[in-house]
Amino acid sequence: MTSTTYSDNSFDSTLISWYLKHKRDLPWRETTDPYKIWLSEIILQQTRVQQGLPYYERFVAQYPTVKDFAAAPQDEILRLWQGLGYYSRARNMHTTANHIVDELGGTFPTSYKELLKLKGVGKYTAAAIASFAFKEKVASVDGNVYRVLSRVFGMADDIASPKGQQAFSELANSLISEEHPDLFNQALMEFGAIQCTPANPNCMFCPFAQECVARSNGEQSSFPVKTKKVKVKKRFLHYLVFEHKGMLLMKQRKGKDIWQGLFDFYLIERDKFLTFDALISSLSSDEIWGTGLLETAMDNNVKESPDFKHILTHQRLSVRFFKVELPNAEKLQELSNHLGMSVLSIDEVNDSPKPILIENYLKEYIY
DNA sequence: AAATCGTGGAA
DNA sequence: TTTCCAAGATT
Repeated sequence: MTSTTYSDNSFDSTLISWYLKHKRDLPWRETTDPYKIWLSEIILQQTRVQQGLPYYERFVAQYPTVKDFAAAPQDEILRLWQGLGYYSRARNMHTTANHIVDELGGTFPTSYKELLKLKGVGKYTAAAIASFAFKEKVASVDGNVYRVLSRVFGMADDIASPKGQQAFSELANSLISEEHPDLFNQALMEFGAIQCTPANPNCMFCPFAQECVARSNGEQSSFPVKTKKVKVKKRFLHYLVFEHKGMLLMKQRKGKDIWQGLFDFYLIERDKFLTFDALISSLSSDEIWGTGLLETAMDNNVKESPDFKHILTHQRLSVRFFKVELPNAEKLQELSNHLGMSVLSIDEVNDSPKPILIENYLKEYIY
């Protein structure tokens, strides 16, 4: 185990001095409103500042208080969230906002321990809110912190394991500033974000260069240690886009698969790409809808899109769209009933939360 | 404990 | 192209 003593408590003051000189001006650093801090922290989970910033601005403008957030329809929140990914964050936020309004009198919990009970709020986020909004002395340990501490102190613990995470948490909490835990947490993350970066860290002007274990061995790129590897699953999706005069058939995704709560089209998944005819022939009995509809599809204008590739962290999607133009509104309604889908106008489609893949298809071939 | 859950940017 | 991964949480 690496010694966590850092010559007379100078780590925190050195770090904070660096921070005050180099920090970026970010809107969530201008407030101590726990609602806005919560909002920013959830948005920034696994998300770069540059990507999350415009979303934060839009959410604050649309929902100035947790009460406004709670009162909003979930679809509206998901639509605002569209493009950020990890949509459970938005769903959990809605649940938590309503919990705070209905059960906690509209007031956020004020301690790390209580914040941790909120849905979607884990150790990192609870510590961030507790320190930024309430000055609680608890270290927020994110990916930046793992990187900085592992390098400076030569911590080789695997950050993918709970045991390793605990070790880093203990180290961070041993270093945290007594007077300014909020600044300390901000500073450690900011240091990792713009100075002690994953690739090409700026060791030339690093205030910890002299004592950095990783640098002394020239092994900055070996830290932090992470063993976990994600295996990528390949999937082949075929979408049937039933359309008539600008009206589209869509369905809100449910269950445990990707994109829960978002809208897409009639989906047929196979273990490989199929042509339209082969696809129709492959339909099983429970996939076959009302009589005559297959023929309708076959007989009418079917426009096949070029193939789309869509990459998720753990899935590689190959996607093919077939736009089926139906002859009249009655057919569309009939299909809607059989498939349990909704008939949406272009405006309604636009207002519905959708995966980026679907949005890209719509922009290119429908709108 | 290991899998799952998005998207976009950079090396 | 491939790979990594970014202010993680949940199951």
